[in-house]
This record gives sequence, structure tokens and C-alpha cells, in this order.
Amino acid sequence: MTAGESAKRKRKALEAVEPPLEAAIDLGTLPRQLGYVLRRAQAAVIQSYAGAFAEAGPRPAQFAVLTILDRNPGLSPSQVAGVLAINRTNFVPLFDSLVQRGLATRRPVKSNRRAHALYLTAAGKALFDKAARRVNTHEQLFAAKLGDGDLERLLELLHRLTGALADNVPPA
Amino acid sequence: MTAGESAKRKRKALEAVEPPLEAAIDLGTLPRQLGYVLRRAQAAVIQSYAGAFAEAGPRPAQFAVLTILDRNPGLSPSQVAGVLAINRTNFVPLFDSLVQRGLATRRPVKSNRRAHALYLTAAGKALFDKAARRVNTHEQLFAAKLGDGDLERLLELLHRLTGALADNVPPA
DNA sequence: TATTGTTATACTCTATAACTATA
DNA sequence: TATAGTTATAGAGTATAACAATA
Repeated sequence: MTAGESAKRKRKALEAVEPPLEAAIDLGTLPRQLGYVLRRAQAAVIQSYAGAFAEAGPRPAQFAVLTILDRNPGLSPSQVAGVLAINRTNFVPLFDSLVQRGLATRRPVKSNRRAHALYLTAAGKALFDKAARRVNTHEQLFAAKLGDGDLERLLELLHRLTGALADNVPPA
Repeated sequence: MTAGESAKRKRKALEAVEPPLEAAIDLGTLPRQLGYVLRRAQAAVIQSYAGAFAEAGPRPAQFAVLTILDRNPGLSPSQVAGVLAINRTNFVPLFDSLVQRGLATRRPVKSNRRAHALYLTAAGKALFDKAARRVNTHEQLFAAKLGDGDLERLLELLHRLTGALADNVPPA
């Protein structure tokens, strides 16, 4: 092959082509892949929640922390982060955002001067109660969309999946 | 109430407290909230995939693009981004990463000099085939973990949920 | 030495505004 | 005026290394 032929072929390979046929796009195996399907579902759910929380309520991670502290006042940062599967490190600015909004506080612990005990403020409890009511209402919308016990079936399958996969990566 | 009493109470409210009782942590309604349960499930699935792709295979988003272009060569960036629900804007660096690895190319389109047509290279096809085999094997692991048709049930519920929520936000 | 909370840092994902060249 | 691709940018989410105070 000469240099001229090589250059010609190269030019041809980069030539303009016709626009794609306007047929339905084939997703291949993506709709059977759990990672992809979960991403799409989570995006749809987050979008749906965003509509219900139009006026900048607590973000999902903030709401989760409020829930844990409402039920378990006095837990340590490591405990809350651990139970929510949030990195200890990333929990710091997350909790700071609640403190800055006056929703939660850190208190020292008598018996261990390294540790902190975390609590909701009165404002934090009030915001949590209000947000929890809205979240539960929204959950009923999901139940209605899926219909007839299917939300419960979906939750059960997701819990079982998460548990089965977690078993493979036991804590060190 | 005197000023002294008020200051005293304030000090008391900030006093050190005993460590939390070591009981099981109460998650409240979080296990019934789809957003939270989906996040946990997706994290578990991504972790599981990360183990199977130890040696830096394509990332999930890259693999999705490879899949679409393998089945639908010549689509435009907007079409691929649209079908994957990826922002047009964010698709650019994502596709660039494939081009830089020699896995995909952009070609001009005859009939519309604004448009691009996207294709996999031979290397891109080869990597996709290899990764697809690994992904499908991993999918079987999920099926085994859940057992007896439950993966199919889970996928069906997730598809139905995503579809039902998308209906509420029709494209402008 | 190990643990608790923290800082610094970096990378990915996502979202919005605005530019360019074409149509 | 609208469309296709792109740039710039900023906000979340997530991950690792390392530090100070304390155990």
C-alpha cells in the first residue's frame, strides 16, 4: 500500500455520512441491567420528590439525618453516618448544614471527651414533622402509581437485594 | 425568671451528656421510603459491579453509550444523550472520554453541517463485547441472589415506576 | 496504638446559562 | 428565530489520606 492510498482511505473513513435512519432506538440489554434500571428509577423518584418540595425543603440526605436523630437522639456522628452508609468524612459538612440552619446541635459527652452527641433543636423537630408528613403523602402517590401492593413488593425486593449484596462485603 | 436563672439554664442545656444507650438504631420510616431504599440498593449494586470490574473497565455511563452505539451506529449526540437521559451538555466530556480512549468517533453529516454522527471504532466494539459478557455474567449473580424470577419481577416494577413517573413530566 | 472527629482534596454526576455555526 | 454541538461553571455526592485530641 502506497502513502497516497493510505491517505485516500483515511480521508474516506472520515467522510461525511448520511443522517441516521429515524427508526426506534435499540437499547440492547440496558433494560435488563439492574444498574441502569435503578439509575433511571432513582432519577424519576428524585424528580418527583423535587416537585413536591418546590420551596427548598431538606435535601434527601438532610431528611435522613433528621429522621435518625428524631428517633435516636444523642447518637454520635459515626453512628448516624454508619447507619445511613454515609462516609464519616462527608457527614461533617452535611451535619454542619443542619447546624447552620438551626436544626441540630452537637453536645460534648461526659465519659468520652472525643465524642459528640447529636440532637435536633425544637426547630429541627418541627421541620422534620412537617417534611415527614409531606414525604409520606408523596409515598402514597408512588403506591397509587404502581397500584395494589406493588410498592410493598418493590420495597421488599430492593431490601432483599441490598441485604444479599451487603453480605458479600462484610465489615472489616 | 431572673437573668441569672436564664444563664444557668442555658449553660445546663449545653452541658455534657451521657453517651447514647447502645440499643438498635431506629430507622423510622426510611425503610418505607422509595428514595432512600433506591439509594441503598443502587449503592450496593454499584459496589458489586465495581468488584467485577476491578481493572478499570468502562464506567456505567460509558458502557451505556457503547451499548447504544453498538446497536444504533450513526446516532447524533443529542439522540444518544436523550435516550439515556443524560444532559446534552454532560454528554460532551463523556463521549470525549471514549474518543480519547480510541473507542468511538464523531463524523460529519452530509445533509446537515451542524450535526455529528457517532460510531464505535473496532477497539470500541471489541471492548463493548468483552464488557457486555462480563456484565451479563454479573446480572446472573443478581438473579441468583434474589432467586427464582425475582430479578425479573424487580426489573418490571422499576420499569413501571419509571414510566408512571415520566408520564407526569411530559417533554415540552 | 487505636479511635473520634475533622480538614483537605479530588473526581464524578448533575444542572444552567450562554456561545458558535449552521438551518 | 430555532437547532446542534459545545464551553464554562457551579452544586451535590462520594472517596482517600492525614491530622489533632483523646483513649
